[in-house]
Amino acid sequence: MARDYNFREIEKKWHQQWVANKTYKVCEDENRKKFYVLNMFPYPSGAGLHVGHPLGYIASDIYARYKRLQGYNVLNPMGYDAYGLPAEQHAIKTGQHPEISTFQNIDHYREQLDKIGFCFDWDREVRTCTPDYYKWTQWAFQKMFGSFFAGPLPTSPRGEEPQAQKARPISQLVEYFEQHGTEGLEQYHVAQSEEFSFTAEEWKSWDAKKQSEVLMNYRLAFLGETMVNWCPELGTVLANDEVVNGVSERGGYPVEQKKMRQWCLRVSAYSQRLLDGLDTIQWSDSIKETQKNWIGRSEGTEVEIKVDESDVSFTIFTTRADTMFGVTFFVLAPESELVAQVTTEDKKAEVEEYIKYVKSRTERERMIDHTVTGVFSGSYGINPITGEKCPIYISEYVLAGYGTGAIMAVPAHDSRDYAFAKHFNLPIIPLVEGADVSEQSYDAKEGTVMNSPVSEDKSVKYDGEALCLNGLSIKEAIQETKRFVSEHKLGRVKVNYRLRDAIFSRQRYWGEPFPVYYKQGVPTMVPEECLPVELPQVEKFLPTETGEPPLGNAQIWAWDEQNKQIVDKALIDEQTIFPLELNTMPGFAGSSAYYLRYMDPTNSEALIGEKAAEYWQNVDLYVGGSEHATGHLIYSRFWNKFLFDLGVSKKEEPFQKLINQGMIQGWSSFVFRLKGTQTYVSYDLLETQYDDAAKKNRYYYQGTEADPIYTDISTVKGGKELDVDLFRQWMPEFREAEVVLNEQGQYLIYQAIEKMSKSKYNVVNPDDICENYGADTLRLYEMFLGPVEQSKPWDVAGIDGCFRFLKKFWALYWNIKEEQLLVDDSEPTADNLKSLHKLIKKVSADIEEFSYNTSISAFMVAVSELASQKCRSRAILEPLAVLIAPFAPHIAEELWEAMGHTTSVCDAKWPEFDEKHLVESTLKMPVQFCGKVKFTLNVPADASKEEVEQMALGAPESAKHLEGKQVVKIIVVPGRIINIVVK
RNA sequence: GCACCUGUGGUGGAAUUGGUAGACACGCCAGACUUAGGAUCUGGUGCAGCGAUGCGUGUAAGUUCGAGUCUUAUCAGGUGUACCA
Repeated sequence: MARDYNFREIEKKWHQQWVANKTYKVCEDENRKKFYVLNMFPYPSGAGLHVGHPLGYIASDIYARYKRLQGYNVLNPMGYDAYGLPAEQHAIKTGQHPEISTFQNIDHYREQLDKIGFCFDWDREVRTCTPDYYKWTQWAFQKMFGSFFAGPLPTSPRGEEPQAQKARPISQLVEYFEQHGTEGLEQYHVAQSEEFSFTAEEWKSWDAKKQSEVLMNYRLAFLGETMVNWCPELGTVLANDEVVNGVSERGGYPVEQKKMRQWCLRVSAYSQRLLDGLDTIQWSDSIKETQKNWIGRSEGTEVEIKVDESDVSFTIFTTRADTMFGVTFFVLAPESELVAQVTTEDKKAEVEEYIKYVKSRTERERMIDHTVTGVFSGSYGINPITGEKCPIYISEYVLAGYGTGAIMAVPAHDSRDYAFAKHFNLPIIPLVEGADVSEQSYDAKEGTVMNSPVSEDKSVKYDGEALCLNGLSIKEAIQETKRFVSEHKLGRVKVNYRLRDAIFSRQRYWGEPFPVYYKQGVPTMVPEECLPVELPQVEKFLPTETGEPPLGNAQIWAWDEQNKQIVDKALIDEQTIFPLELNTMPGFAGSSAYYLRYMDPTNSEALIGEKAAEYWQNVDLYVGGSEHATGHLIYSRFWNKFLFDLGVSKKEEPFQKLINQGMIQGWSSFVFRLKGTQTYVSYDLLETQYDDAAKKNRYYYQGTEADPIYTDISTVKGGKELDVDLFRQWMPEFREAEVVLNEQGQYLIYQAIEKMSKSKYNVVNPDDICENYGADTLRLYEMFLGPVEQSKPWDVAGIDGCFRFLKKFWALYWNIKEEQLLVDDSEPTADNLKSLHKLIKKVSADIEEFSYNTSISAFMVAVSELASQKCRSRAILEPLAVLIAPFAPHIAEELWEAMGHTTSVCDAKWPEFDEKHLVESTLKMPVQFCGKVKFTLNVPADASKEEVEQMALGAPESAKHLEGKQVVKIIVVPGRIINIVVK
């Protein structure tokens, strides 16, 4: 066999060996410490894997292999997030069942992944769309349905800490209701949609349906009438994180607000724990910050406001309790139920008109257009602090979803209130000394309070005490007001969170069905032992003609309560056979606990067995994109905390350390077509104008506008020029394309760096690289490109460097011409050992810090050093092969075997670093006087710091620098530098 | 608007965390071997200058014997989020 670096043969051979020997199979092993490495599992899209996907996989694969070499028992699984919209839309278009296209895509992904040489234990693969997997998604949902969130109730088991806010079986709450109704419930901080008040007698008098409705108010998975993001184009609701800039994340369709009855998860109950947990995990600051913002904790005060000449009162929420004396009006959100109650007869028409106007505006319009709108309700609210009557307005700038949907307006110190007051000519009372509010409000929380009250009679006395804040700082004033308000029962201190409950229903086919049926209208869980409720077959994947979700098309979709099975819905009798839920679960349902399932993927008795859960605990290293910061990474943490409360998950946080790999962007290429023609003009011939209104460039050729059109990256040659023939062949619509070339006879394209996406035709897949250079080169190159966490455009320039390095690496072991292994048993020289140990030190440290690009540089240096030393010693070359194994596993295995080993290099031992090999007998140290290098001194390696100082001062070269000067101090940086500071 | 991150050669990026800025790679230049090279090998390559030398980490100040690194201001780019009271 020719002893060239034949990566094709080597990689094929080792792929087969790994499969045959089950090299990457992992089992629990009490004798070894565990390490759990996880990648965010991919959605198997039709476009296949692109070069961006493997970036994170390679990074974690290197880490996993490194940990294994260090003796850890490493779990490194992979699976597929298989439910998703693209498969469903493909099904709608073609009529093909989404499972077919999904499984085809999965096969394609697997093929591509296998080429890159990952150490995944494929026996643990999960797919979210298989019944044995989604059984546990449904199970978790049922557990959430059966739980509420609170501190320990009198009906809870004893021995818990009073501050333990956690999920509890709903039976505890039912028992409480039976004994006390809602009396005294508030002290246990029960998470709820709205505050209810009833007695034990009332509770007991209600029928099952009424009780069920009441319990919905507390369940962690509940049916709620909520404002949802409805996307008419997709025919489904979307979660907040699936809506970007007022349009759907997928497809970019408009989204409107609509009130619907939907399954929801009470994520908000966990707000504080989600916030606190951030301090216990090693995630990047930016992701933590993003999550903090998303949770949006704000401490404030709720104050009860009575409406004048009416029994109605409402509650406002403010973080600026110190500004109570500056209130000049109140504002309600247009969606608020209070609007109808406070509107007076004479204003009714106007208010209705305004509400109609607000409803006509989309979320998007409201976001872009901040012009002041609003209407007076006709009523006045009484400020409990000043006793003054202030008009109540209705305006869209107050959001129904945050706080109480009602605010007190302090125009002097809030810019939105200020704009409103100016527009409606309402008074503005400044409350901070020196604040000028003639032009704009003073929003800062700094300064000394005044005008609070203006005069003594402007402050209402409660139990003989009137509030006075004058002279206090704003912070003190907030505290003082909080005290006053709560002591005199005018309101209470309240913490608000921006985090919303997650809407959990989707009007789609391709998702987990809910294990729920409606027994005389009461949502009822399918018994646990009957799970999973499998996704039914349907003829059509679109909503039904009556507007039901796609599952409305399923014929065999009713629950027979007696026989515990799914039956034809024609049999529904509302006595024993009931309709099943037609919605399905959203994408994040299946991805929220998949990391737990990997621990014990075939367990049919439980989500995870106790033993596996105890052994693997949680994910030590999680690698994935930062785009999931407010989606998956919040839902997963919520889901895991819930399972932790149940005792299923053993750690409160699912992902101990998180690395966000950067995005690999693609070079999108554009050609320019003149409007209404088939003529395409070279980019350099165009005139560019910036269109302010549309916020984009417009292009003109001899007065005619030209539209930029994506062209496939494969039609571009040399990075800038269009291959016109390829372009014409690429798509039928371009076959007749006429081109206008520049003077050099070229057609230049315009390039932009964008996210890699099939629709942008800028996708580069890793297959070609694997084919031309091999997987090891691809792995090295993707890591060499730069820091893992940084986004960067894909660029193949430079890949040759990595390929050359592997060839050199190979040539270190093999004499290519004579087909002879060069490794022998000779003693390593000091230089050999130094090169090796320098490398061990560098690579070990770099892997821990995910600084793979610099470790590859270190390899390049070490290999060229060893090559010039003509090193052949087994004592050097064996550990060297182990060192490269995490990065380039195929070549490492091949060399390892060639050196006579019969076991995989994966089971070798990571070489140990020994400092002594780095120390030279004499060190060359530059001597500086106040910074500048003056000369170099040879110093014995074992000299003490004092000896070095003496030598430096005593050297003949020092004399002229020291003449007439005083030595201030001497800085010796061991092995590097001597710095003598003189005056 | 607010928050966070990033600014270093022609390019991707290093810099032992305050100690010789530009490792390593790409690219480029020169040379060697070649019929040839988009193969391989050797040497060079921050900028200005023939040179000694000078200047250099977005910009401007500051701390320090010493700053790419710390502080403040400012500019530019990116990401997230937004009538959140």
